[in-house]
Amino acid sequence: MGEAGAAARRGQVGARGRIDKRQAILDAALTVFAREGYAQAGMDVVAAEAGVAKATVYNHFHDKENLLRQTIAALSDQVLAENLGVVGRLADQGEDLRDLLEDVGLRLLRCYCADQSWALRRLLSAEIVQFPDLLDIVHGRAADPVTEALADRLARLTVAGRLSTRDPLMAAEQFCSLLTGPMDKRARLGTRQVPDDELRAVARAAVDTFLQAFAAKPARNG
Amino acid sequence: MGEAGAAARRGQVGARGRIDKRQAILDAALTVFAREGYAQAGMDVVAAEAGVAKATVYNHFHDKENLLRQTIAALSDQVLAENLGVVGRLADQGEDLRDLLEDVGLRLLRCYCADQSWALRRLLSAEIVQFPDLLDIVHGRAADPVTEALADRLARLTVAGRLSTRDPLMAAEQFCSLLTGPMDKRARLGTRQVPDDELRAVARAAVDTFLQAFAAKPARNG
DNA sequence: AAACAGCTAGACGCATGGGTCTAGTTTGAC
DNA sequence: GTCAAACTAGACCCATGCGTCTAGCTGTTT
Repeated sequence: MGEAGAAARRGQVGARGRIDKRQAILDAALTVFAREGYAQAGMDVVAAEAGVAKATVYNHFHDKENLLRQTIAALSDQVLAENLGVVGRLADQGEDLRDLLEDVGLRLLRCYCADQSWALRRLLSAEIVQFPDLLDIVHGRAADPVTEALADRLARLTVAGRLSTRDPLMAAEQFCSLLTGPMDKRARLGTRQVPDDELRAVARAAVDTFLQAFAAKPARNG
Repeated sequence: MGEAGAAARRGQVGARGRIDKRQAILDAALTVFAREGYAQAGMDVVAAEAGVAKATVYNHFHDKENLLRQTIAALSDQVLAENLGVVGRLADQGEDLRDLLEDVGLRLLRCYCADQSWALRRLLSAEIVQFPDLLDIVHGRAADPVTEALADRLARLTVAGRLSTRDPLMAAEQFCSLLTGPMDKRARLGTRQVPDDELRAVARAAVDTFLQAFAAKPARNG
């Protein structure tokens, strides 16, 4: 056998590893879709990348469109788990609020800038017109729950007197926007690897602005 | 002749209108690329949409890839002109600053939510990996000049004592982020038409947060 | 041992679509 | 009127790629 796919090389041995053909195919599909785009990607290439015969791909996923959906769904679940883990850190009540927010912001940015995250967003943008339901998959499984969870934490911090948000959901959206918006140009839509200190600078600036707007204030006449 | 393309119908008469075959093709290409995606779009379809023979398309644009580049470049120029016009309104020094910013924000959002803008961003995301130079075309011609122009206006407003920005470029990026970030979900990547009062609400919230962070302050100890 | 389910390699049919070419028509310039 | 350039309709070549199928291999179960 001349060559095995990169996913197979990274993952289980492939020949001996009995089970995870399915997962190997999902990983390979993401890699190939991200590299060549969904339309340009060939099922042959996906199979080769997974170290698997083409028929096996069609056994697990009826057709190409279904493979796309499953790939995006699996990736959304993974992204959701990572983001929820980060947002959960806001439950720590002891730390200094600014430091805490900067830490959470930095971690969120690292998730946002992960190759997989960029691949997911690019795939979604590219195929949203052809397959509008992809957006429901991604937002329902990943984006919306994260924003809601963040809004929950901001509301708790407001009740605790450490923040001042009238509309926690809007505040959560703006916090995310301040983080991710400035990243889009710097990351060149995911084609440039942003160094960590640049991430830190963006997170710091975002938290600065956010706290100026939403830090707890004793009173205010408006 | 059974049917003429939608672009020809919208634009010049097509048969009698001598010149703008080229522009008709560019318009048609954008329409078709936006509707079906670059890879799925057929040159036959573009030609038909433009009300033009396929050979004519190849006369004006050597091949499909070149057509994509020209389409994106032309669209970027158009988007740039619209955005610069909006940002230019910040030169009015008389008006109330909050009203002025909200007005500019609203107009920027209208540009951001135009079908063409969404089509441009989706095309860019989809093909950025295949054609990395597309990003230079768009950012160089549209995105970067707009941010710079906005930063210029914010700097002038700071010098005039109406704002307090230490880093006008970062402030400009954050202003745009506060506007566009919350729109992405609401517009469902351009597949949903956002009503005008929703745009107004987002602009209002963005300006609220922005002014809390960057309104002119007499002094500050930190 | 025997039946079975999943996998492999590779050939194959068939549709799609980029790009070319031909032959005939229209348009504008001189 | 005449000529060149651009345009049209449509056939055409050829590469790509989805999805199927066959034939044979491997590991598991009973």
